[in-house]
Amino acid sequence: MALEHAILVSLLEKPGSGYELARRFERSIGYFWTASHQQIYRVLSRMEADGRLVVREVEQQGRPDKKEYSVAGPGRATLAEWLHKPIEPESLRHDLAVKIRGAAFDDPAALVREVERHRQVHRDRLAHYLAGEVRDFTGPEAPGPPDAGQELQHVVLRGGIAYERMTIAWLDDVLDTLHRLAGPPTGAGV
Amino acid sequence: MALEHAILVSLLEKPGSGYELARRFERSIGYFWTASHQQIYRVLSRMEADGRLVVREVEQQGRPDKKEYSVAGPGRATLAEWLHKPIEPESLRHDLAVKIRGAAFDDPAALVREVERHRQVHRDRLAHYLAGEVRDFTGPEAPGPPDAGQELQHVVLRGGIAYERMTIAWLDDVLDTLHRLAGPPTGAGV
DNA sequence: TGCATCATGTAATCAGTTACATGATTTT
DNA sequence: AAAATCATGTAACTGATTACATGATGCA
Repeated sequence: MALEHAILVSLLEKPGSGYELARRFERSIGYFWTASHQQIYRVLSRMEADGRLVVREVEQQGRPDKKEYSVAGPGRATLAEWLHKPIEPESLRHDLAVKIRGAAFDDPAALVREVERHRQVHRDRLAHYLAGEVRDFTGPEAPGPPDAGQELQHVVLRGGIAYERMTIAWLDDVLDTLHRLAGPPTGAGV
Repeated sequence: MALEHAILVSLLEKPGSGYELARRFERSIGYFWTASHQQIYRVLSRMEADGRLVVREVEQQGRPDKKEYSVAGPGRATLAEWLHKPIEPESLRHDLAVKIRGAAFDDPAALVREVERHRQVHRDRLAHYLAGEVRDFTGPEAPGPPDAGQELQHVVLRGGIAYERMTIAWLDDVLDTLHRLAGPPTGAGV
């Protein structure tokens, strides 16, 4: 279960509550791993019961108290073990590609809107990642001499940027193809 | 549940047995959706009980009989409904990225082997996709005038190719980063 | 007064993986 | 004789999603 490992990495980078983790899974670490708050709370309880996390009640002013989790020894051991064990290269689960192939049995032109919507989402994500890159790594405000953690976070972010760029270019290709299919309804005969 | 939809698309492209579907999910449609045979048999039974698929017993020589499934009216309706409904742009689940960030709390150099292994898998997949592209779409042996189905299958395959190329380039970037972190242990001072 | 944000959870369901199980035919 | 391929399934478990549920604070 990689959610456990993602939580361990995130809590090692910075301790936090379930709520804060859910926020991080919407940005930062969420670029390459997603989880809902329900899932996060369940896993946090289990790992705390296990002794892999420790919890500290933090009182706050003007806000409800929170439970701040951090990684305990056995948690670090879980992570180290996983890091040293090979994992399967992931296979894609790409709904939109299924839809595109399915469009052959429906109206391909009807997919144009949907593909455009997806392209816009990826454009937005790209802009968001690029802004984050400048803020955290390449801009003048970025924290000075990068350590290993910084370098590794940066290379993962570059992966997200490359992924979004590739996806946008591919969706352009898909749109061209859909337009070609809808465009010239008459044959190419002389 | 997109597995249902992927099965419908695949059976519309060509009727087949659970076993044959499992084979297809290892190639072709499996480039962007994976499923185990256990899962496939379960979903096929359900959809047949539902009336969304029809099954035909086919006797074979020299091989066990098989059940050939094809899409019935209600199955087509399920697919059409899904095609017209917007879906969420998918978010990544990228274990290797979690590992890379986790390496900050372990030995980054220990990840080099793992990343190289993943890169090799992606190189192999790319070669496989490119061979398929020539065989089915761009080569002299490719079926002549492409119809809509062909064009759509091709654009999806181009997406797979773009994904693999992007991933290989990114893994090169990751390896550079890991080497830089391990390579010069002494500071950059004058 | 109502809405957004912060904060935490339970219950039910659905999807996916792993392990187990069988048996025929074909190739080495 | 053994291994690979063809062919189909069940059972148990784990992971993920969806729906439901509560309650405080701060702002407009």
